[in-house]
Amino acid sequence: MPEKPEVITVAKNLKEKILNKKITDVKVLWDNIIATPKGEFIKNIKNQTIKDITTRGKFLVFILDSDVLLIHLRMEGKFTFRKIGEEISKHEHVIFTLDNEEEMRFHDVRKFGKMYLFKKSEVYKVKPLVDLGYEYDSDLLTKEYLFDKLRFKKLPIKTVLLDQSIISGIGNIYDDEILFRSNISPFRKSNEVTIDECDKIIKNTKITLDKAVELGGTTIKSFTSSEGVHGKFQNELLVHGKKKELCPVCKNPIINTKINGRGTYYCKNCQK
DNA sequence: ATCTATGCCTGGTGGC
DNA sequence: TGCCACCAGGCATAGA
Repeated sequence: MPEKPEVITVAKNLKEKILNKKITDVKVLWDNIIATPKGEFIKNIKNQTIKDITTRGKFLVFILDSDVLLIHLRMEGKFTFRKIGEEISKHEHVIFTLDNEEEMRFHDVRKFGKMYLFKKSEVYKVKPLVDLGYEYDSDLLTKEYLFDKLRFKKLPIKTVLLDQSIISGIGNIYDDEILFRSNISPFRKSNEVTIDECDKIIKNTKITLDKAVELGGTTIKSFTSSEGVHGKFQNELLVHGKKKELCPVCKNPIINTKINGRGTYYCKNCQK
């Protein structure tokens, strides 16, 4: 499941491949992926050039001539590149024809991905971007900010760190890693997290995500940034996915449990 | 305002 | 071996 480091990696790879290419056509093979009215999406995107590719939260942000294309990969979204007319696989749902005789195809087994098209002037003023909290590396993300957001919430800290309106970009994997590195139990009620612990969470978020970005993200099951490209952060994971393994610090067994429906890994001894 | 339940999806898994 | 019910999981939405 692509989180911020994977989305950044995808954006970098796409930028090398398709910057300044023009989208000459688009075919939508699965309507639910397009969150903007389909006819409007297709009509408006045609003949716009890709001027830049960046990210906001877990969204890929394609800056076009007059519009901005947002793509959320959700669980398994990825891009494949094929020559025009090559056979379309059953998991390729949106086909962007580029002016270099190539097609950029959105491949998504679960069909959970979402795309939006907005005018540049409004994209940051409306949903979904308007609801996003600070980026993990923003100077505005302070311990006071986080503490204030947690104060009245009774949900477990694990759940609240997944709330994109507080810090944007953390998903289920890095959530577990951040809490392990911060020695905080994922079950801890958010309103019982201290300001010093907020400081730890923010610092460990920056350390963990920066390192993951440097290593090109985490490649497990569903994430490859583009064909043949693999991240290396999976080698740095300390607890997530470590079923039946021992804590790298204290050697007690890592617990695999479920918190508000999310698979969760932690060390009962190290995290309080 | 906060929180829970549901729907969206399909490949993989586990039970028999 | 084959069938099938069940599950993961980010996020929007509706309802409590």
